[in-house]
Amino acid sequence: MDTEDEAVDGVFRALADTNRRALLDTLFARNGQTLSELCEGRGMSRQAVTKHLVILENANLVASVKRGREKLHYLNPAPIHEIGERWISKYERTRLEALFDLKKALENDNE
Amino acid sequence: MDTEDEAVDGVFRALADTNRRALLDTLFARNGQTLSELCEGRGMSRQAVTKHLVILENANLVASVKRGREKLHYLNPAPIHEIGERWISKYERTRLEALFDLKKALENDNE
DNA sequence: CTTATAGGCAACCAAAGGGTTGCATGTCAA
DNA sequence: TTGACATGCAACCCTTTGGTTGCCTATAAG
Repeated sequence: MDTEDEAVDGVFRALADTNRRALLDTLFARNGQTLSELCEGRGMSRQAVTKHLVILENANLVASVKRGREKLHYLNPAPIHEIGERWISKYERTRLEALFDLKKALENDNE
Repeated sequence: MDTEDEAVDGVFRALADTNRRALLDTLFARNGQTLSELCEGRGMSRQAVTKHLVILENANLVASVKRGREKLHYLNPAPIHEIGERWISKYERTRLEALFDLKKALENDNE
């Protein structure tokens, strides 16, 4: 499906940045953190972190709820699971055959 | 390890582009294709495809060998496997708990 | 009520990304 | 050897991205 592909694309793009993966790691370590908490120790402005979180939210990797004046962020592991199921596992199936092709090609190169 | 993290970063970045994932798919369908073959049907110049392949090669997702005047490209599924093993599976472990947190947070939001 | 705290919004900027075109090189085939 | 084919290299261009700063709004606390 087309929308599904776009979703996959969004997830891959979101995961392409080290800082964003670090943010996911932080939420993985402790879920439900506020924006201020998520800013701690990262060498960048609050607005930069906000932008990253927006991208993560658009990719559905993070959901947020407001509690009073603060915003709590929750990890959503579902898209990561999807990527593993629908994308990575595909390459897993023929993994050894591909490695065999590769090895053979590199050997012939040495002739 | 630091170099390992950089490798992971390179793989994620390489996978972030739809065209590059499509190239991997094409090699998945038939391994060992030439540059010209890999250009077919993609709506872009040969040089554009070359650039994408360079990125994939730098990320170790593709290896190439020269045969005469042509260059054969082989899929290397190892980095994809690594991502699955070392990164995705981590989030897999606490997946249901995270989803539970998420659900609870969203419920409280409706109060 | 006043002030400090948590966060939102918009403008701006430099660098990276994805693409193009033009030309050069190396190899196969006639 | 000459021409066609497969690829390499470099300059250039526009858009996206990741970051900044400044200011505005809303809630909590004194």
